[in-house]
Amino acid sequence: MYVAIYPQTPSSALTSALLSCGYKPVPVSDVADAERREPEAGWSAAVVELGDDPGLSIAVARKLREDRAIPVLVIVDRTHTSDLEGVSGFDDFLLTPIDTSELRVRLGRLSIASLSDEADPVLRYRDLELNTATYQVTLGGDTRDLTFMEYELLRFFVEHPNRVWSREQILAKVWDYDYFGGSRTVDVHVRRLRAKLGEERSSWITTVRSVGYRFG
Amino acid sequence: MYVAIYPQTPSSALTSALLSCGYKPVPVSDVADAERREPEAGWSAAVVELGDDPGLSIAVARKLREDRAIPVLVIVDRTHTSDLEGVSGFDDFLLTPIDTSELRVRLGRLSIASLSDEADPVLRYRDLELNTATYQVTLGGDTRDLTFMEYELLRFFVEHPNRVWSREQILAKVWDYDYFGGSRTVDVHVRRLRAKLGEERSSWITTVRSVGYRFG
DNA sequence: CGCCGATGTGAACGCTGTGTTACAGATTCC
DNA sequence: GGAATCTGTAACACAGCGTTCACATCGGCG
Repeated sequence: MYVAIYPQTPSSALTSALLSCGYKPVPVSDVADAERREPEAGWSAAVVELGDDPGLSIAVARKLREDRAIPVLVIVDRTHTSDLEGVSGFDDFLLTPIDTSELRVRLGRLSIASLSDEADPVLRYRDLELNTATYQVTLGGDTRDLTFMEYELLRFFVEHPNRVWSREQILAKVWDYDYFGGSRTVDVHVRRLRAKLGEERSSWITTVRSVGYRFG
Repeated sequence: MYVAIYPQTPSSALTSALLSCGYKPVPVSDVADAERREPEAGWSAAVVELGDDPGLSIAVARKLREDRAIPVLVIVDRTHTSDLEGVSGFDDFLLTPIDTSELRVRLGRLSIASLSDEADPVLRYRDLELNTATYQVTLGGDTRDLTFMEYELLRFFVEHPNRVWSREQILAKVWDYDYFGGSRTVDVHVRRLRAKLGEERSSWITTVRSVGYRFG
């Protein structure tokens, strides 16, 4: 039961509370660090303390949650609760001073939620299967070799079907939030994806002229 | 912003905290009662206090959540937090004594979650449906292919029906504020739109001579 | 009834957006 | 260190679409 903690210098109250709940806290310096230190069994959750730079902490929380699919619990000082109003990017929060029983229950709820998500690591659309655990793709039973970017793009589409996404949105979600590439990049990858999907299924990705692309 | 409260005799602390957060608390005696008293705009959330009979309260919470799709916040005494361990059937919980800021944030998160689920991206007018998420148009169930500008114009009309718009206003709103094209452009697009709406429905767009057009 | 401005209609032109290909830098693998 | 693969960008061609024009039709008004 490993829990990633950000920032790297957690309060001792948090550390001891986690230990007494049966979790092993592992401080991480950023998202990439969390990826490197990820234990075999994966993170049960991530705990992010909102300190001097709430904006940065929330950004880290959001990346952990959305890119790495790690449930995030935010710790916030009771006098700064309103910092969280209208803010998204985390799954739950806890006020200081930390109540150990409350921490136990909240972390337990998060872990269960993430476990039930992991239950089936296979994304499906018609006869397409995307195994997010092995990064393999099968199409009507036949395996297809996709490159990393092709896979990421296809996963995005399968996870968010039946609506139009602009090139900018796709760049932000599939590439990176602060990626500044030309939007034609998306076109080319869509074309490569269509080619690998085959003539029959290439129409799964519809071009919506002067708007973007739609899957499904 | 109505909130259903169970059981029917809430603590005064809870009631006043809800009021100061801008919610209107409505005590309900059971699930059927919650259904009867449901306001026009629907429940923002339900708040369930865990009192003498936690099992019953949790059962009510689960029914509200699963059958009525109302987000449920459970209030539990700080000395009985462990009652919640491993228990499901609610969306979030809050410990007593109630911290008003915390209540505001937790209720806000619940309401947003339920709103984003309900958010309907479909504009309707009679048997016309404009799906703003997929950029698809259906007319009596049949999908119609509209070009980008046709779609934008139709959306403008559906969003602003029952009043006359001059060609200049339409150009400014649908094209661009600083667009300086001939106003006949609007005529042509209106014509194409009428053609695609079909003979029957083409009269939805009325020409108001020497003024402009009206939809609906 | 006849004139004139406003609008409907159809066609043509030119531009923007997209598909497609090619290529160069980056990265990985031997 | 070289080969092979992956990825981003540029260039080109084409199709779709928006705009404009020309002409037909309508509707009000004297």
